[in-house]
Amino acid sequence: MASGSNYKTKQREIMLSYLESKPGVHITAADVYDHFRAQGVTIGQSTVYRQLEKFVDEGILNKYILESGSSACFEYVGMSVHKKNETCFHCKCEKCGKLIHLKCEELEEIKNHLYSEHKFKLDPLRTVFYGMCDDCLEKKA
Amino acid sequence: MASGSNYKTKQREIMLSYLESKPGVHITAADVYDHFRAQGVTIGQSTVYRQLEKFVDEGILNKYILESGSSACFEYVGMSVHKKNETCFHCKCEKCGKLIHLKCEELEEIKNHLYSEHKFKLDPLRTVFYGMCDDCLEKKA
DNA sequence: CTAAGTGCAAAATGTTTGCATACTT
DNA sequence: AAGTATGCAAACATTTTGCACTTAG
Repeated sequence: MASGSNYKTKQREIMLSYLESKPGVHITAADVYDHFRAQGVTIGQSTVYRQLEKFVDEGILNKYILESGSSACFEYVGMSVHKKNETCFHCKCEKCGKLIHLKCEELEEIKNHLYSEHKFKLDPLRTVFYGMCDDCLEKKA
Repeated sequence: MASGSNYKTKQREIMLSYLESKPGVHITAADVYDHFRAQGVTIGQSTVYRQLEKFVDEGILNKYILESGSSACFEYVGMSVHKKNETCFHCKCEKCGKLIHLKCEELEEIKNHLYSEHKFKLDPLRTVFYGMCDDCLEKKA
């Protein structure tokens, strides 16, 4: 997971505290960049992208690809919403785009099943379940 | 699902038969374009993209976004590998990139559970399970 | 001092769009 | 004839890269 050493640069630190302040929120590279530029803080796009990837490697952030063409989303994992040993799943509605966080026994079982029967170690934090949500199902009917 | 009418154009037909000939294979827009250009068949990129999206709307293809930045993958569903009523799931290894097709009871149950308990209608064909495969787990150990 | 990180601008990707032309129905 | 699809090139959006400069350890 974590690769080489990390220098505690100003950019890394401010990005980290910004991300830590948003547990459970999905943030794009552009969000981070714009946030600091709006405050007059000088930070390069490349720095944002590079640090975000580092955080992902270190397990501090999770990265989600929700749509092709549009930006990747990052979410702070740390010690907050998705605590180390809690399995939280994401369900995304393909109609309205809403993202739902779910935590339940059955999903935990699937994870165990995939591991014991198919030798596939599921990484629930990186997995997005696509489908249609409550509201959109009703509207459709 | 299916939207307006579709004209049986030459491009649509050749794309369709190419895709039909590759059940269970993940194909990108570039694959399609290159395939025909290599044969000297004139087809525009925009035509490829537009027809692929149409096929998705019509339920003939499924679209997967496996990595940010890289191309979306399309897979023929029709009446082949993923038959209408069979639920097949995709597991992608984050290490080696391998894609595994799984079909099992437990996954079917999850689908039912998400619907009955969380009112979320899972679309398994669009969902990709991320994690680590057999081989990569062994190598790691 | 050295390795790592930064910012900028440019390049690379993947996808979409505008538009005149051509084809289906 | 009317509506839809095509091909091209240009436009877009997101992400990556080359490079000279700065900074952390």
